[in-house]
Amino acid sequence: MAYRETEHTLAKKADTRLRLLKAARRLVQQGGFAAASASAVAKESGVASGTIYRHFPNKSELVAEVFRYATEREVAAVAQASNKQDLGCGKTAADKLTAAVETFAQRALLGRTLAYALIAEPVDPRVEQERLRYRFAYAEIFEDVIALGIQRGEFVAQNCQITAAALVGLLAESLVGPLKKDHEHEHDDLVQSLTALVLRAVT
Amino acid sequence: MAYRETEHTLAKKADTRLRLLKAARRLVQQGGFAAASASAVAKESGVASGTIYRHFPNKSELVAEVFRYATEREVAAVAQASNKQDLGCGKTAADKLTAAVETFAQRALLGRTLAYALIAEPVDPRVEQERLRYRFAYAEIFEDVIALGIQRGEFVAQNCQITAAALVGLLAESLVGPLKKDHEHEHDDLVQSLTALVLRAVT
DNA sequence: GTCTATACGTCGATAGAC
DNA sequence: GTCTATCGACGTATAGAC
Repeated sequence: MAYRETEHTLAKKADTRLRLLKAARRLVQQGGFAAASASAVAKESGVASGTIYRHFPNKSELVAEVFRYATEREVAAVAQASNKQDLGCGKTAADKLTAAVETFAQRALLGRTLAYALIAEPVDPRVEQERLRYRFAYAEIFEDVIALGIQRGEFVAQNCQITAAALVGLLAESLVGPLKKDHEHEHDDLVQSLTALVLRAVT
Repeated sequence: MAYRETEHTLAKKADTRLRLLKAARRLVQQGGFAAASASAVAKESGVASGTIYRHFPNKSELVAEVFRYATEREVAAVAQASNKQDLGCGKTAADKLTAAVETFAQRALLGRTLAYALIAEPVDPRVEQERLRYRFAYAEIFEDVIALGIQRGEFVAQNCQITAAALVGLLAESLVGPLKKDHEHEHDDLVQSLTALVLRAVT
């Protein structure tokens, strides 16, 4: 009988792939992309190193996928923070923007190694490409909030796209230093500084 | 007779090295780092491809050096813009900051390909490392101006280091989009938006 | 899946500086 | 005579085309 892929084999394959991604993300959380060598990922996920290449064409693609897998979580958290304020129905755009900034910064500061890896660690160009993509994803979130703020008269008239991109860069770059060497006691000050800075910028 | 390096041979060697750097920068100006292949650099500088590796241990180091060579010019231009206002002696910190922002943005928009390459093009991790270094160099320039502004009472009290890093990220990220696809007629608007945004952020 | 193009880096030979 | 700089073809790896 000829070999056919069945639901079962496909599910198993997808499962292994997910195991690899999760294992890789764990490694990145602990030691950045530098720690996510192919052999380390294999070891961490309990498969043979050769198995990796039955799920990913090469290491760049594996890492790029890990990057997406990890970043999508962050983007979602920020998006939710800027939206859920809708439930109360009476929240201002400034509140939403503040929530988004706080979420981004606090999550980064709580998972510094991962955040540094996603934001600034020098990585393969293929992965850097994903970074550019996701910066745009963040910008789209901010753009909506800024547009709302202008419409409500909270923020000054401005080009939302420019400001949105600017805020993404502002947040990312201002966290690079603190993520490298932590001064935990200054986290709150930092987050406060950033929210204040962002609000001044748009207001 | 034993062989010794002389001034003459050393100068000649340095000269060839500089030829390689200039040729490479020219290529980057025209087509980004993607266009600066080893063979292209060799051709452009009129040497054989093997010669490159007598001046640089590998391609990453060559490109990293080209990055520094090109970026130092930009940093110097921004530093000068933020300082030369001193001559008039009556310039405000806001003027200096505006000059720095305008210089950065205008130079980028006038040499888009090079600017994109230096700011955002996905590159070898070794080169990305240099990018991080030079972002800090820009931040140091801004930090001085911000400190001055606070001292003069022009800007609100704030953590200069945080704001400085933030402004670097703000500028870089907000230019990425425009540098990719040019709308030349909107250059002035963009520069205006950025100066206004930056001034609001610090004031 | 094969074939082509192009990339990086090496090597032995040659020319020239000391 | 001794050492170095240069050349450019070559080995090997990789990406894209078909």
